[in-house]
Amino acid sequence: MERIAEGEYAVMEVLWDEAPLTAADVAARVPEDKGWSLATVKTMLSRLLAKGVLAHEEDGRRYLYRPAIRREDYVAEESGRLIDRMFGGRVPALVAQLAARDKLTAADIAEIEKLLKALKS
Amino acid sequence: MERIAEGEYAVMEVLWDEAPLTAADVAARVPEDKGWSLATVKTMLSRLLAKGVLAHEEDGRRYLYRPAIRREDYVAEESGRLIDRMFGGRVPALVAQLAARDKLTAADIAEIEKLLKALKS
DNA sequence: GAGGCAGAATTACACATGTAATCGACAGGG
DNA sequence: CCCTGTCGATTACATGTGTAATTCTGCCTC
Repeated sequence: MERIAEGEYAVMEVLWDEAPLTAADVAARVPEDKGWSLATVKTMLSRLLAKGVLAHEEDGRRYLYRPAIRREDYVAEESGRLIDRMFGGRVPALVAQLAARDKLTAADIAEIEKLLKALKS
Repeated sequence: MERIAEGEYAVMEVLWDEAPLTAADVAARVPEDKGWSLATVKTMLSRLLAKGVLAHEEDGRRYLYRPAIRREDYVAEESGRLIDRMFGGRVPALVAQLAARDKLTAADIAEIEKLLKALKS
């Protein structure tokens, strides 16, 4: 699967949330703080199409865009990549790191424990 | 903290593992499968110096390179960034994703549970 | 002391990415 | 029917990255 750049990812997020959408609709839904012009969003859409991670159907003179890959798949690949690179593929090393940095709230811990318990049954 | 590109990261890994080293030493220790020439490694070292994530001291006519940032700090930042982007900052969402993808072995689960239990005391 | 080798510094170049502007086609309003 | 706004497509341009080659400079060897 092609890599998706960070900026492009924001566009994918929009379409994973709601699809199909026109370019203008996507632009309207991209987070404000990006401050992108419509032209910029269109460029991203083209590049994502070229990468094969978006598909489009014609709707008269416009395109309707929709994701061609599943969010879960992409997220799985990216997080796997990070875990491989930074933690030697060892998930517990990641968790230990998060713990050491106080990134885990009591609620997080409880939730994760519940998840793991469910896994074992 | 400056971003470190993926290729550059491999160089940092070498120096986090052992420092200080000369450029040639670093090149010799970079994973084979990168297939980088000495020149390439030197370019990366320069860029990492410019980014301020490496430091160097002179050793006669050569440089000895050493990390200027801690591995834990960088890894924490990068994993935090990924968790924010892909999981809305929610660690349990990441764990759930890993679980759903069968990325957790029984040993992993046991280890993580032990970690979490220790956290609560 | 001249030539070559070893280091760093400088330069190179293609592709990716962020961020658009511009172009060409066409549809709808007046 | 022509103008204008709207589309996608094409082009632009700076910066980052991968991947070096080339240059400059001094030390070592013969």
